Amino acid sequence: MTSSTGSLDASANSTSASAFSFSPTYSSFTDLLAGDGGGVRSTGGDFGGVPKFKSAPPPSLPISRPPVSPSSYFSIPAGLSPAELLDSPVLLSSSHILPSPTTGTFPAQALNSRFSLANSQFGNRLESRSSSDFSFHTNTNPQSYQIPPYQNSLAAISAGKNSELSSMKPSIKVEAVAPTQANSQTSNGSTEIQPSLPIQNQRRLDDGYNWRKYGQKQVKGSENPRSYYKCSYPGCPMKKKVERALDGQITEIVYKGTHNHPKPQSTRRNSAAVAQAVQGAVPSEASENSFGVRSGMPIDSVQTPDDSSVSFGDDEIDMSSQKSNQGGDDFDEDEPDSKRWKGDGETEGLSAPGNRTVREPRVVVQTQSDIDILDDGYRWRKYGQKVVKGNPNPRSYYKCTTVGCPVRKHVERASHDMRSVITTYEGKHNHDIPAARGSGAHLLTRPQPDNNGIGMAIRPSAMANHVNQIASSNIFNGRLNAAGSFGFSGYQNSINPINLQQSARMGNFFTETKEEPNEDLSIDSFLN
DNA sequence: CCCCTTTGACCTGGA
DNA sequence: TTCCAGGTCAAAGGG
Repeated sequence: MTSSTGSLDASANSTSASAFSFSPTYSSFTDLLAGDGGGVRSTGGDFGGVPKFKSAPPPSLPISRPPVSPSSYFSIPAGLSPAELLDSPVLLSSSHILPSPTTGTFPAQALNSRFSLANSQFGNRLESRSSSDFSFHTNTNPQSYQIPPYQNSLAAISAGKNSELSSMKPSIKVEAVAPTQANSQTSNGSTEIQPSLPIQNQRRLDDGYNWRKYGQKQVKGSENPRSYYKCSYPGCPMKKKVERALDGQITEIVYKGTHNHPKPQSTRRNSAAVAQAVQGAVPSEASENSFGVRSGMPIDSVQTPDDSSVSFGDDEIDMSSQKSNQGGDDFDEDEPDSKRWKGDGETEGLSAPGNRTVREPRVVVQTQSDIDILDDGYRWRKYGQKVVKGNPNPRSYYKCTTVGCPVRKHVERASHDMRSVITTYEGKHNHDIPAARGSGAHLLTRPQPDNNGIGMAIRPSAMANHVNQIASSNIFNGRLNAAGSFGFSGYQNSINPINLQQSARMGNFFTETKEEPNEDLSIDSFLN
């Protein structure tokens, strides 16, 4: 898949890759964004445009609000597709970056113990561990930065039929090209990514997999045509939908299903192959993470789910159909009823046709270690529980206890990895985090609303409907949505743009997978 | 010849 | 039951 969840084939290589490096020129994301390059542009990859994925900028980054201009986007260099970038462990770990509400720190493990943000810019509270080897290295090549091999618990998640997480690319390498447009400083001094170049070549969504287009439709509520692709591998049920703006920008990619085969060798003229050739990267085959991405911004590509899908299957998403479920718990009538991709029973959040579903879950599966996302600072009331198909573990359902707040979330353990927890958020908190309950995270200074999420960490719950904006702050941002609507609070420590990217386009839902939460809120507390 | 895209028609499911 | 939008099929055509 080329796209969205695309893989980092290009750069990627192997799991052995070890370092995520930015060019010397870019000592930080900020620098990167503000640097000469003004952004990473794809010069020739299939995804010249910006991924729909949006991610939050590192907390300390001055980057402030996402460019409102639809034309604003960041492109990925030739040979490297956004999808690939998204495949990168770094990207996948986005959610991982969320500081533990209970500890207020970022467990290094969240990054799969591979990251260590050497650069202080990212690291407000990120605690690097001995195992962490993720770092932003100055690279002799000013135009490239690599993301080291990364593997995390997603594999466990993806293992399940429904888990649909795809593999992660061990490493990615991104080459930045000179920006066509200079970044600008916002009134608050933050860097704003200016529009660079439109995607040059999006004909193929190269994520390492081969796709066959089998249809295209003009969907109602959107002027962008939607293309339907199937994985060309014999017997592979994986599909994806891609919406492109008139200018060629990919505005949305939705994956359905799971690859039942390893990523094919780069046999074609795809960006990944090119990148590999150029960079000497070795194609990685097995991916262990994948996530579906939906973002409001155009993307060149998104991480492709390797052996996993971006979205959850019906079993995982469709709550309405199982009101009489094994769990026997009752659900509200307005319980999230995700739209599904009709067909083979796999589900995923779909774009609202505009005049339809208001609550369309946009799910992203992420793997996360150590980060406690369950105790996110908000207070929740359990209102239901049930066992969904494909996962013997019960899914709890919670509502934010704040009066009038529509946010809900459900939590469940990954079917094949009890240490992994999938949390899905729906809606946006319309209030601030309740008084601290004693956890460090709750005591974090919250960014002012007008910070637009810049420099602040993202709260999963707050991400709903705002994920896009957040994501847009990230270096991989494509077009940015209107700034300012971030509902995030706290989590200033969140630094991983990747998280945001993963959550991009999640709309009302933000799902993340993480490993067993620590401390005060154990997963059990949610599931029981 | 193979592979992929295009595109109109048909199918399916929800309202 | 009907309407409609989304999804899929499959023939045609191009590279």
